[in-house]
Amino acid sequence: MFVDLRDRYGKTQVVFTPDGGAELLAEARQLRTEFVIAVTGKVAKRPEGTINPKLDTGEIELRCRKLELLNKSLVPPFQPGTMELPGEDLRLKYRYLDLRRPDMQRTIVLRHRMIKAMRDYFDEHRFIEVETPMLGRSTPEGARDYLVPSRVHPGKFYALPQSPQLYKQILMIAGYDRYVQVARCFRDEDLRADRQPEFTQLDVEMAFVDSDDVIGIIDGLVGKLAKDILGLDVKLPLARMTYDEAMERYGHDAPDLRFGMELVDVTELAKEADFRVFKEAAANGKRVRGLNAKGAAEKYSRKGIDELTAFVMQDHGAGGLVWFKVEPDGTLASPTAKNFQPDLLKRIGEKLGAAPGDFLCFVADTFETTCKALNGLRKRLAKELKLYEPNAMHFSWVVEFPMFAYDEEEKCWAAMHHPFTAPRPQDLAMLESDPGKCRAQAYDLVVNGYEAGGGTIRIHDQGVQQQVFDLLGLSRETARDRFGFLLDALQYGAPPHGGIALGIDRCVMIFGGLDNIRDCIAFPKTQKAADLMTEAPGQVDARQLKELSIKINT
RNA sequence: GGGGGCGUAGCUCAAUUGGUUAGAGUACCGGACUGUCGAUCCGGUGGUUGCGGGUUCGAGCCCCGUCGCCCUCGCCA
Repeated sequence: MFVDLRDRYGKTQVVFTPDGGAELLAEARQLRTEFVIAVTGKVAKRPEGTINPKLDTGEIELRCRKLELLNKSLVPPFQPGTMELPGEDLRLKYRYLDLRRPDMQRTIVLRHRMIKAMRDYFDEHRFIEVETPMLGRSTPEGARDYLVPSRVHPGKFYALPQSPQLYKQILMIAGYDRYVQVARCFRDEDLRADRQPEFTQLDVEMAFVDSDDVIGIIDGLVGKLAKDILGLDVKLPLARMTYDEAMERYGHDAPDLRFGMELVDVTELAKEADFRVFKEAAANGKRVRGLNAKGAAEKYSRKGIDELTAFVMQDHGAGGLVWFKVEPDGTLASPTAKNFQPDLLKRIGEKLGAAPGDFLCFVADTFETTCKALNGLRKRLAKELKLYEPNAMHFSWVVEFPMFAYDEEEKCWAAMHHPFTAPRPQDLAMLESDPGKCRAQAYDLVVNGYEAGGGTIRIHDQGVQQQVFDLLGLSRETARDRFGFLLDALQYGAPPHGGIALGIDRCVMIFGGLDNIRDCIAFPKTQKAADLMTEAPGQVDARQLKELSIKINT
């Protein structure tokens, strides 16, 4: 009789033979799946012809002399070794069973190794890890806070940190010139496949540095992680691209550079078009942009193109999708083609490098909408057309983000990053004259189309800080009320400083080749921020609420 | 808050236009076999078709509501 004995390190076959005694064999027959046992015996080479080359331990077996049942198990709702992965809700409810699966074990170990490598790297570079509070003060900017009621201050609340941003700046002012923390952060916003309400950042801050210093340190980290974890040699320094260039060439501030298929602007040509959609867009200050899916013409039927059209319209707000298939003779063909002068079509095709068999897509709309729609289209087409290797990795930087984005609803400027972000020195003058053109000392690390991290150089000058607050419509009183402690601290000898935060969960997800952040977190939450195992959030006693001076309205 | 997908045995799934007693694989239980390792063979247990209404002679299937999970837009400085 045979038993597969599994632990964290693998599986070994245990053999019970009749010559071990009838009693032992009878005991072994009582064993069931997931029982916990201790076995004493001799490890031996398997007899001729019973070696299983498919298993790491396929050449040996443990001949049992003594069996101890340490604990029984209920019949599990799914087997950790199952081929058919159960539904995710079931996996989350029985997370302890799910975590026994080799895939999950690999990811959890990968996560450990990555965090260990990060800590080692920063330790080697003289960074020190400092813990910052979880119970802090709510700052209404940015994401929604998770609030914690105070018992001793009725009606007042702590907020869980969205990030340790302010604390790490204070640490710079306090003279700890190289800080790092593996920090838990909380944001009460709607979730996505790559977002959790509570997540982990590698938080970094340095004093006496500029953008290049911070980027340089992270370059080194990326090189180490790629080498140690994936065995990859990444060429350093990592390539950099400005925000404007990223938006122009890819329509997104975190472009996936594992493949090309760049966006091409044809607004100038569109001005000449008889086709009204193009002509009017170009005339009204909008943009006409497109992309060329090389050789994809035959892969998209009329129905497939209808789906793409619905995709850019419904999901990304485009007015429509104009497309052409390039015929063997090089002409652009589609139902809309008849609205164009043939000569113009030819020039449009040339601009996109069209060759027979190519599939061209265009969107005419505002710059923002063409970005959204074509970025969405680019990613979707790349996936469907398999334009990149599944295990390809691409790291790069996007730099020089705008300082501000105009909020149309609120009719005011909003900080693109956070209100402590320093403008580029050469843009200082534009803070007053043309805030929209002002560029920040900001940098995002982009990996395979994900924003893996982002950071900035901070404002350490009281006057500049005030200018930014003014621009954001933050009154002196409000600013004082919210970040008075930081403003005070900045006046006690604050060094120039800046830093970055990397999303550890996302990094593990990308390095692990996963498409979902929950799979690299031991105990993740669902899209509605619930924990299916503990059933959090849950109700609390009336007594607890009373102590907190809280009444529930429902 | 909006759009989409899914929900049927413990698990993974099937069930023709709405039509007989809702099936299969697997798991589980019992037996046979005993060098097996995704064992095999024989037999068996197992269903509030997520929940609540409605339409119909008749609903797993259609309609309304609701709950849950996933993807996505908004949102996430």
